[in-house]
Order: sequence, then C-alpha cells, then structure tokens
Amino acid sequence: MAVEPPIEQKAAEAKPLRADAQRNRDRLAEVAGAVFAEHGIDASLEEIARRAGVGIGTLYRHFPTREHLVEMVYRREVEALCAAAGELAQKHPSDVALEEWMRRFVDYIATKRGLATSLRVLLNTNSTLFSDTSGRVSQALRQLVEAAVADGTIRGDVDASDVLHALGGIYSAPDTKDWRDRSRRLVSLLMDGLRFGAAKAR
Amino acid sequence: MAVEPPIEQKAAEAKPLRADAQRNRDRLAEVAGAVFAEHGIDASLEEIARRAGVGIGTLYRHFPTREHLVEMVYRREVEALCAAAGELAQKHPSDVALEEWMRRFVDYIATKRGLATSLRVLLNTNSTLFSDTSGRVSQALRQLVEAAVADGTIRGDVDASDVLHALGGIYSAPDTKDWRDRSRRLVSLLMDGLRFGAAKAR
DNA sequence: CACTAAAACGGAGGCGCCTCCGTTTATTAG
DNA sequence: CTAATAAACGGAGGCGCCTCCGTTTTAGTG
Repeated sequence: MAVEPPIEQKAAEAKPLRADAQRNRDRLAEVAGAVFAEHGIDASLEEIARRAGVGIGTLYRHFPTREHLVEMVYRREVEALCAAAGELAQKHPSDVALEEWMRRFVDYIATKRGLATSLRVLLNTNSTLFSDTSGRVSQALRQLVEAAVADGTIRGDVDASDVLHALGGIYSAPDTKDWRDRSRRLVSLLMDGLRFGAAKAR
Repeated sequence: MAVEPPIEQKAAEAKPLRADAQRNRDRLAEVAGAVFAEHGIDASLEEIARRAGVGIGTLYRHFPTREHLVEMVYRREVEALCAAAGELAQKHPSDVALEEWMRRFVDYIATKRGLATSLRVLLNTNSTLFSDTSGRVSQALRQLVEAAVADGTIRGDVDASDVLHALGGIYSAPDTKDWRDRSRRLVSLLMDGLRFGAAKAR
C-alpha cells in the first residue's frame, strides 16, 4: 500500500503546495481576516494583496473569487476557535474551560454580526462549508462537555447537543445593541444551571 | 384651489422635469432595456450611457444605482405590455384579443427567464415594485376578460383572477428548454376551455 | 553544486464603477 | 428679446476588478 503524504496544516487535499505558495496562501488568509474585519466584506482585494506583500495576481491565483477568500478566512477562524477548546481544557478545570470557551464563542459571533447577511448567503450557497464548520464546532463543544461531565464539575444529565441547542439562541438572536451583554448573561446562566447538582457540588 | 400640473407621461410624481432631462431619462431607460436584454443584468453602465448619447454622469444622476435603472426598465416593460391590452381590444374580437395578449405575456416572461434570479431579489427587496406591477397586470387582464365575458365570446362563469391563477403556472414553471412551447400550449388549452360553452358558441 | 522543468510570482493594462465640479442649457422674469 | 438663475450635462480622474504573460523561484536530478 502507498505511503500517505503527511497531512499538511491547511487545505492539503490533493497536492503538496510549494513552500512559497503555502507561505503566501497563509499570509493572504491571515491578512484578509484583518482587512475584512476592518472594512467589511467588500474591502479592496488589492489592499489585501498589498498588505500581504504579494501581487494581485498571486491573490487571484489562490482565491479566484472574493467568495473563495471569504470562505477560507471563515474556515480558519472557526478552526482557531475550536482548537482553543483543547488548550483551554489543559489549562483550566473542565467547567471553567467550558465556560471560557463559550465566552469566546460569543465574542466570535459578535465580530460576525455586521457581516451576517453576506455570510448567510455564502453559507446557503456552499452547503459543504456549513456542514464542515458546524460539525467542527459541535465536536469541540462535545469534547469540553464530556470532560466536565466525566470529572463531575457539571451535572451528568446533559450532553453537548443540549448545550449547543442552548447556544443556538445566541446565533439567531436579533441584532440589538445589548446583544453581547445579553449573550454573556445567557452563558453565565447556562453555566449555573450546568453546575447545579453536579457530583462535586459543595 | 390650486391648478394641478398636468400628469406627465412617466414618473411625474413631484417635480415636472426639465425638457432635456425628461428626454435623456426616457432615452436611458429605452437603451438600458436593449442593453440588458443583450448582455444581461450586469451589462456595463458606461455602454448604456454611451449608446444613449449622454455622459456617464447623467446616467448616475437619473439612476443612482444599477438597481434603480433595472427597476425603471422593468416598470416600463410591464407598462408597455399592459398598454397593449387596450389596443388589442380595439383591433380584434374580444376573445382573440385576450388570447393574443396572453401570448405576449408568455413571450415577455420568456425574455426574463435568464434574469430571473436577480429580478427575484429585486422584487423581494422592493415590495412596492412588486405590488405596483402585479396590480397593473391583473388590471389589464381584467379589462380583457370582462369584455370577452360581456359579449359572450368566452364563458361567463370565470373572472380575471381565475385566468391569472391559470397563468401563474407559467411564471413559476421550471426552466426547461421546452418551456416556451409548453407555455403556449397552456394558453391554447386555456382558451379552448374559456370558449367552450360561451354564449355565442356555434 | 549546476541545471532544468514546473510552479509560482507580480504587476501592467484594460475595463468598469462612481464622484465631483466646471460648463452648458432651459426656463422664467422683465 | 435679454438677462439671470436654477437645472442639467458630461467627462476627467481615482479607484477597484481581473486577466495575461514575461520573470523569478523552487524542487528535483545528475
């Protein structure tokens, strides 16, 4: 049987990218994230190329349309958020890790509020993107919830999908000015409920 | 009481437009219709201005966005279609007038098939546009149906909304290649049904 | 290390978008 | 008819999009 090539860090499905190509690709995605956050989803692609220190041609070779670029940025951000679950789990007691992660989840959604319309369009158009990312998010959440249930810092009669369901309200909530505060309160409330009746309760 | 200004031909809601302005506005709408039909809804606005023999600035003054221009074109086309109802009613027996008008309706929808997606977006965004135009269409249809019922060339137990309902299938039908043929058959079928049992039937 | 083919780079150039403002024209008052 | 003024015109200019292709870099190979 053939030896599988090592799994590259990002998007290494078919061909191993040449080193400079991989470097530029990563750099573009990173810069694009910053520029989109700063100027919105209609930001100038030429500015992104400029700030990334590459030619506009390079940008277009890697990302033929604006949507490709947005997709890549979105995937990376979700991945970063989910990867943080593992780190938090190591540094904190499992209930605290869960709480902190949910806080970050809220913060992340907050940054996307303004772009919601365009992003929704993209998520509807590109169903793979939706299933990939939502799958990744629930996986991260499951990891945290199961750990906390296992060591008794939260109650045992809930699972990840219950928590995800509770967070769903955040995602679809209306776009009021106190959205963030209310969302954070929701997380606190949820954590109180989860801790109540836990095995290690004192 | 103040003397009302005479109703101008097009879009004379608030201010009477200066003569040259009205001329350019009409010309732009006309040319835009042709260019959109030729190159699709993303056609170059500069080409439209060029062909209309006006500067690009003039185009933008009259139609601040592409959507404004598309809306105007669409309104004019619907108006032209509906105005044809009156003329047909004069030149033909009332059942023939109705039939011919429905044929034109099919032809008109046919030209819009390609643009359907963008147009639907616009119609959803701009609900006034939708209600105005659909109201105008059903008014034109009512005129024809009532005349034909009145002189007995079609049966008396139907009204305009029945016919409109029957035509609805055309609008929402899938986008197959034989769409046009099937639609014409539908119109013929419908006319047969309408003539059957009419007072003047022989 | 040298060489080569393939891969990647990058920016010039052509086009379209849109704004801004100096020039022209229609209209109204005298 | 003339003058005055408000309205309309139009295109230059600045920017962004995207393609195309000559130049550079990388990753093998001897």
